[in-house]
Amino acid sequence: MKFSKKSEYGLRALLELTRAYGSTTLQRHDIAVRQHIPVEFLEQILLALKRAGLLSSKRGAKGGYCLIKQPKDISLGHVIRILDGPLAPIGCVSKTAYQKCSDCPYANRAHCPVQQVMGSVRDAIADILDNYTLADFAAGSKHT
Amino acid sequence: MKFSKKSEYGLRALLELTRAYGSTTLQRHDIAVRQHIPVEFLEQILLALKRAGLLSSKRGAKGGYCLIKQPKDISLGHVIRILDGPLAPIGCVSKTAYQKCSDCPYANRAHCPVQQVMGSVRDAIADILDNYTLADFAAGSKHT
DNA sequence: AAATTGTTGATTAACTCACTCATGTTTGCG
DNA sequence: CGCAAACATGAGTGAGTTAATCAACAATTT
Repeated sequence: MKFSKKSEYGLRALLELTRAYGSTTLQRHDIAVRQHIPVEFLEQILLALKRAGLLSSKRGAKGGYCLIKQPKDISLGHVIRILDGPLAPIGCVSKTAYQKCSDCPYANRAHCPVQQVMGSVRDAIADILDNYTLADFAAGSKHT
Repeated sequence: MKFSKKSEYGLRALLELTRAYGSTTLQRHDIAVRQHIPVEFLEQILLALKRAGLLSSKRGAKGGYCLIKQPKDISLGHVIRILDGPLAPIGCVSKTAYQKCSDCPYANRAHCPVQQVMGSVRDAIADILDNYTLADFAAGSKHT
């Protein structure tokens, strides 16, 4: 029941980019040094976030990465789903990537006790992460 | 961010044992058939639960496993920690198995934004799973 | 042109997951 | 007793994932 390093690094990288938002672009090298992330691994992460439409990048000597959406419009849940896949603790309760469990002995899914608990765990996690934005994150707390 | 099959199978096995609680013992074979779990793998799980003090077993022709605590005194959180390790999504916010994160750039842990969010995620998960007992589980819902 | 950066894809070593196998030990029953 | 049924334990295995690493290339600035 863990998030991957990928997610963790991704969030920390976005933290730096949120701080720089509106003023400068950041190069992968700088982000890597400030957050102690291996540069080459960081690159994969930044590219994934770019493909997902969160970042833009500029090549060349004065290049770098920057956010293309406002920090208050990006939730941590969204970021983690990009880098780590669905939040749900088991496939059969995921709302964004449902997968039926092959070996469940319950014909009616709604009656499966495992699903009932895991569903509420999923909701609790999603409630927090989908309502926590990069702006909250950089501020160090959630203010509603 | 998933629970392992081990936890899932473990919970399903305990569901059967909860139903049988007070009346009979169950053999691994029966549990395996009813819940569609590979027998040999199930055995590892049952032994882990036995070592943790949740089950007792009896050998021989009329043997089997049974719960040695009341279903209402066993929480799902406890079971999952036995089979899957800590609930916390990253090591540095675990209360039962804290592990300092080596590469965190924040000297003061309390100021790390990652820790703040992950801490609240951990609490939300633990809140649900530590207050949900096998009795609730077998009943199919939580009644406070 | 040279240096600095981003882009892409392939490859990797280590590890975990979900089993499976082999082998043993204990127990109950005829 | 003898033997089958059941529990006990440890080692092994194939597939997949994680966390990087490497190599080669393309674009941009000085």
